[in-house]
Amino acid sequence: MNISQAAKISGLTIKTVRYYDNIGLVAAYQDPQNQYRVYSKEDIAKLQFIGRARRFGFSIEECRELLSLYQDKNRPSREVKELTLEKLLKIDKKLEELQNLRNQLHHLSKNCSGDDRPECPILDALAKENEV
Amino acid sequence: MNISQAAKISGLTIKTVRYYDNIGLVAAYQDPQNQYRVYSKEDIAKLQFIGRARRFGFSIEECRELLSLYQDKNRPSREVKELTLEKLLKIDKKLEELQNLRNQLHHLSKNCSGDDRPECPILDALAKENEV
DNA sequence: ACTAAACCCTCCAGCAACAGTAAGGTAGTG
DNA sequence: CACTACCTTACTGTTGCTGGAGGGTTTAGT
Repeated sequence: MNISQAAKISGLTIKTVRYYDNIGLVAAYQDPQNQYRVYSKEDIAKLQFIGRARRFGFSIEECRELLSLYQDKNRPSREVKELTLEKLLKIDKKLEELQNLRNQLHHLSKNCSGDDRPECPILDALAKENEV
Repeated sequence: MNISQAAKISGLTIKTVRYYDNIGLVAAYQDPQNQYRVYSKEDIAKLQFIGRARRFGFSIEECRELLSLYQDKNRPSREVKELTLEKLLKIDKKLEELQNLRNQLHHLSKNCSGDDRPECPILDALAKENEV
């Protein structure tokens, strides 16, 4: 599979995929004849996984860690589990915070629905939140 | 309120707060005597709001848009509502995707719990997902 | 009144994670 | 055999900060 197909399926750009190869995050096999990168199914899976993680603020290095969980067979199982749980906790925190943001915006869209442009009270509400 | 207090309460770094002032996102009043920035309660509220939005991949320009929703009194209410709903949709998509990522990792942590380091099937699972 | 710590400022350099563009090689099609 | 659609490296540009130098200000202690 060439790079454009890999990019399309994984939902990343060609540039990004090439970048991930350069930094050794998802290293592609390179055809010695024409220097073209070749991607396997497993590579695509990794790219997709990374795409998801990246979209939620996990750094490249964290992605590298996450991937290594499933590749390094010599790693003790306990360590793997710990790291995974740690990331899970992080995700749960993100979920909660995102829900908060959603509620805030939702509340706003309800209160600011008229045509007369009433005062939107979000900043006041936030200011009050600070005092709590 | 000086910049270090503003940073602490809003959960941002001093550098970041200063940066937001520089680009005119949250412009602080500046004491003409000593050039110190002074932050009001409303400024803090904005900083907090931006902090949340930024943590979920909204760009600075989007944050600027969101803030302007509540400040530009001349903006027609319909336009405000549209923009808000658009952002809400984006957040909902993020929520769903984040939940997916969570499930994937959770599933993994369950299946990889022993001491014997069984094969963790996440990459296989992802590869299968591709075929769907 | 003096000094040291703990603030604040501006300005400039650098980093992460890409995106854009130039300059050029390659593969399949009429 | 030209044309189009790929691919390559290499270098520069962008966003959203972060760190550090160099220097002024405020506060707390002696």
